[in-house]
Amino acid sequence: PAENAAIKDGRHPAERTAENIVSFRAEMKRLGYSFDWEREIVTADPGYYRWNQWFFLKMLERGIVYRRQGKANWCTGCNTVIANEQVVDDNRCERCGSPVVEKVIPEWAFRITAFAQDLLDGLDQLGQWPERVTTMQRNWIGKSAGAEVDFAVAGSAERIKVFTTRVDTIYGCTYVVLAPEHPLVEKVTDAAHRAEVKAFVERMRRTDVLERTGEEAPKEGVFTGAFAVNPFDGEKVPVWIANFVLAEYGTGAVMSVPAHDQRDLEFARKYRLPVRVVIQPAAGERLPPGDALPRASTEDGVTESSGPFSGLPSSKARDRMGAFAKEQGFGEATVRWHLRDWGFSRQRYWGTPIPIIYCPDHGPVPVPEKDLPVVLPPQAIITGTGEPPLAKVPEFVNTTCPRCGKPARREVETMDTFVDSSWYHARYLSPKDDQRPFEPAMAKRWLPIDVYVGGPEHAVMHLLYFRFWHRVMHQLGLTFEDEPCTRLVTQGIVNGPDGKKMSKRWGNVVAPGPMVDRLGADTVRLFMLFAAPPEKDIDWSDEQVDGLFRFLARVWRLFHARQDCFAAPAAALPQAAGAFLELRRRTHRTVKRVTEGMEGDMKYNTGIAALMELVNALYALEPATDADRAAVREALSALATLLAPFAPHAAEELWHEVQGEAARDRLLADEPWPSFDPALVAADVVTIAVQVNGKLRGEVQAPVSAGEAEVRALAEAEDRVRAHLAGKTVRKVVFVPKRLVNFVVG
RNA sequence: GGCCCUCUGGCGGAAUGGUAGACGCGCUCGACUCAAAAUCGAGUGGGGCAACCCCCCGUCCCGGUUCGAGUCCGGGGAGGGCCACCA
Repeated sequence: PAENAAIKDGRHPAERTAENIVSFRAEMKRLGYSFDWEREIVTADPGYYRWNQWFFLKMLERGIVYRRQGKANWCTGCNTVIANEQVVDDNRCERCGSPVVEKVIPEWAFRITAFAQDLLDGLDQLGQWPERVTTMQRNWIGKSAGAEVDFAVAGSAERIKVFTTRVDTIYGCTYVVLAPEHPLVEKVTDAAHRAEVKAFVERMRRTDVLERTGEEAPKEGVFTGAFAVNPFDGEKVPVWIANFVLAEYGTGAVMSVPAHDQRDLEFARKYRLPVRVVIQPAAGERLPPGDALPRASTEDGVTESSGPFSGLPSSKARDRMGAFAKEQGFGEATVRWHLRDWGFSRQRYWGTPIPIIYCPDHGPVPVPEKDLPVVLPPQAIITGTGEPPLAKVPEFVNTTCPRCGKPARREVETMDTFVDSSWYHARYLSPKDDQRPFEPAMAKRWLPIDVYVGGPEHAVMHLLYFRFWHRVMHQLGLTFEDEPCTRLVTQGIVNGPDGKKMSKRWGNVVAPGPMVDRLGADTVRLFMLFAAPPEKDIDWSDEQVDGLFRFLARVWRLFHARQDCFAAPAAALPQAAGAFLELRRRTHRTVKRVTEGMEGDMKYNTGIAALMELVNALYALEPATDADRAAVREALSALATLLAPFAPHAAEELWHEVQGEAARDRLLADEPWPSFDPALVAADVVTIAVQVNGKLRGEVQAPVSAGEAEVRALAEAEDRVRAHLAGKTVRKVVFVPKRLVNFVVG
């Protein structure tokens, strides 16, 4: 984004980034966020990104970083790689409107797939992550167990290797389909079909992948003239090419079983290919014959017409057939992953330079560790077209080979920003360390992260990279566990006044600044926390905000109206009676509610509601005796402290009011969070409801005096009910402490 | 198409399986004021009733478990998210 903005308004990204940092920092400080600013880090700073480079070198040594041929969106007008988001309708460039094509370019990649099983297994430990996030990760990693089977091409030495998760249906295979890009396409096509196949492949090559494989795209294909031999029964089936088969998944070749796969069925109907049922439901009605099948039956069931494997449950058939294929040497059970390696080089300026030097004699040579950081040169010309910006900075590009000293060129591509965010959590441990990324001793003490709060949009990409990187750091001996964080909280999305997600992209961001000017930081904080629980999406609206301002004003007036209570003797506290004993109970319950809301589920909204209730209760009371005033003082004092996390500025002042001189410093230093007395928190009455034959017939209450076990009062009340019911048969009693006891009387 | 989430007053939202709608917004009425703002007080799910006593109905719909369901289970609907011709 910084680079795109730079292209748009001609300013250097460094300048804008620095400005943004200043304004964000100021805004956060104004809102009173209690960050440890000593540990602030800037990922655009060489002091930080040199460690990106260091990690790159370490991973290169271990084979985790490698060079590969990758695919990218290439704008034919700008002559550069552009992002998916910049490709607009009709496959054109957002900026210049020229057609965008797919181009194969060399790129650097992290071998994250080597960690696939590990990343999958690790999810089981993450009991305190939202389940939907772990599910998304699981799906993204996408392990699918299946089998590879070789189909010989009739009259040729070639073999088509197909991947299937349903080898149990192989006797229902009536044709084989190759992806248009499959290397065997040319070899197997016979002379009679050559022209047609070539035209089809050409057309597919020109069509955008999304369009070709999109939901509405009709299934289409051509026959190659070739036949493949099903190794299980020796049947010859035609070989087709079709748009819906993806070269990058599996083996790029599919055995089609139209009776048991919907795509295959649609294709078979269109091209009049046979449909053969080989799996019958384990229970219920038998399937009609293939020609009459209304839709593909994709459930597991029992095999039939499957040679020696007939009559087996699907799962058993898969096991036996996989084993048989292996034994006979024409296949085996395999595992496929949806997860791809992470291509991380970008043809961009504003990123971490990749520490590689290209030598005419030695090829790509890593920059020696002692020469780090490779500093991003400030004098770049960023146009968003043509070569990567760094290629146009000769002072940067021209260097010498670290191995032979001959003239050589630096890598001009930079790293994905996801690299920066993959390990920043660890950098906070020792943000100024210039000997290593961070101190392992600190990692031992602080990691893993206790609570990580972030947006749900990070559920797959960032959080997967983050988990991957943490494992790498573990391998490097820098950290001591695989998982970077124990508990994850995904906060809700804030929608702007127009209903769209609030973001810079839509220009609908409501800056807190003006609201803070008008109503103060405390009101704004309370407003945001009171709106909804943190994980819930909210539609921004100013309507509630006045209520929170009013609440603070109400608290303020309350403290001034009750100044006479500030000096009340604490010794009088236990004598509180009547309404003021009630007040004490309410105070202690409030402490409990707010405390538990803070510690547990981050239920700040109900915590604030509890404080409002306490304030409302205080307004209704007029203290007359010392005991009364002591109870009020206790409430005010708790109120001031409990308010601190929500409205720190107000809390500071209020605490000073109640506790006198120097209290402010104490609050800021180590004034303990108020504790509550369980006896006062307990119910003051217990209620027993008497229900006779399903009808509520009345209820009995028993008072609980302070300190008395609730259960005892409950038991007394129960006795009274039993006495009342004497002579009747009690059929069933459900005893529920705390709430109600219902009797069913027959 | 797959996976997942959500559904409670006019609105944001409360409710360890136990009096649904806490708290706040909005609205109505009243007090204060020449008047307004601010503030304070009362009311505010729907229906019945002379009655703010009381009665009935109410947490998207249908069914189940339970003495008791907004909450648990099964099925359906609507809205949203992520992935998507993954073989």
